[in-house]
Amino acid sequence: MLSFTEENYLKALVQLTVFSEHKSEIGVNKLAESLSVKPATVTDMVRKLKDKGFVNYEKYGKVSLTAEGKFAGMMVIRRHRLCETFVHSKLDFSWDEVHELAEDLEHIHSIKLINRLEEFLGFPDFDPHGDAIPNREGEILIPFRRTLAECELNKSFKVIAVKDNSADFLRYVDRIGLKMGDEVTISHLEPFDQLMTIEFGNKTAVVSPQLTENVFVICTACKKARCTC
Amino acid sequence: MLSFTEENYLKALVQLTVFSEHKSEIGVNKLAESLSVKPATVTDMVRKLKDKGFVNYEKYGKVSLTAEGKFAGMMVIRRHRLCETFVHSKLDFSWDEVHELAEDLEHIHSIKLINRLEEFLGFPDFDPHGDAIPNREGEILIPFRRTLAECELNKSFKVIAVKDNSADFLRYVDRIGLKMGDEVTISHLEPFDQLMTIEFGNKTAVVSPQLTENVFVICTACKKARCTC
DNA sequence: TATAAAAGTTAGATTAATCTAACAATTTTA
DNA sequence: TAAAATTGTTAGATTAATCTAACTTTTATA
Repeated sequence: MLSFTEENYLKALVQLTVFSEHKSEIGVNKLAESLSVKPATVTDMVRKLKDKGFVNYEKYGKVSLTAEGKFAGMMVIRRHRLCETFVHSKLDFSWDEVHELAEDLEHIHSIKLINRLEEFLGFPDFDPHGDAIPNREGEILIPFRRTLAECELNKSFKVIAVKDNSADFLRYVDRIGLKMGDEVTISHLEPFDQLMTIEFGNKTAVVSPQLTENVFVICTACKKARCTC
Repeated sequence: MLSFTEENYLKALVQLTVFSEHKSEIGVNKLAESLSVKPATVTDMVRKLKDKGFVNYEKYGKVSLTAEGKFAGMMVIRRHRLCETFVHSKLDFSWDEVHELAEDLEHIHSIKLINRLEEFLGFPDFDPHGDAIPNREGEILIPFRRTLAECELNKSFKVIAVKDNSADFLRYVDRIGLKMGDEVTISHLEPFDQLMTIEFGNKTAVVSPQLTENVFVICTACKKARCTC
């Protein structure tokens, strides 16, 4: 069974090499920085992970995940995101609290427990931050999140999460009255300054790209982040 | 913050010195056996726990918990039993599966998460094994479990759990048709052989003390394991 | 009460994960 | 392309939790 530490290394590697465009491998120093440990520590650990078959690595070379390593890392992320969803939707924790709680919970080792939790939550596609939850096979079938900024005019979308969790941003969202779960439609996009007029509930607001780029939505018709509806 | 290991020692100490009649202290060898480690290991650890103020201990002496140690140990048991209750009542795991799952989950460190979980579960008094769940202050207000064998005649009790989890016993319980949550009344106790006639639902069964000693109940009127109703 | 048995301790070793400081390889750039 | 900067490795140390083997203290018993 993987140790806490090994799991954290594999999770970081997925984030740095799978979830990051144009990078399928990473240097020891970058990995060290991302894990808040010293490069010397990573050199040792990466060797151990290589012996166990989770990474590809040669002295002075870059680190990349094997299929097995990618699967194991994806499982950690799956557990993390399902746990975030649980504490958010069932225990009423806010977005900014769930990440830290899930750091503890993501190391639950029973696959059966995680699968039952997924079922209990109704097979959610996204965590409270709008990130897709890997399935039991370690795949992300809906890999891309869509922001309101990327949406077509006059179609209905459902707000599922926000990207920016700063107090400033959240207060702004509150002030215009937009809430998670709202159905929102873009009624106008001003070519001159890119300001959008959005409609939700019985409200209307004029908002900047800075706002719409920070609001995640799914298509109301098919409930997918990406679709051709 | 306490380590995994330290928490396991404190939990074992509560079980051996608080939950066990007539023993408020325990020897190093017994503690070692209960934790499946060698006595030498316990000597070192107990010294560390003494330095941190969790146990009373002198060389060649017995080990006992301080107030702080008892509280910390009770919190581990609280988390364990709340997690058992969660996986049983929300994720449909059976009695015999929940203990092992909770061994993992009991090390959740967020007090807030555990308190919210307790609320989400409706402030349960007992875990699926019929053991009382310590409250936020680390106290067990309903310290004793009551078995059906200890109940008065002609009063109504609710079946909450069973003690014996063997397949044989569970099949027997199934065969007479008794279910968790059933309201049960003892209508007769035969002085000659202690056989009891019990009524539940619209059924009647004659059962032995071996059965009734393995069925936990709470009073229907006050929902307590012990009461003077 | 002297001795054997049980209980407990000490010393030294091991493993996992980390560090620092010194050194080595690779890459960038002047 | 040679020097400088960056990146990565090695060696040796540390901490937590564990072990074994030898030793000591306490307790039980003959």
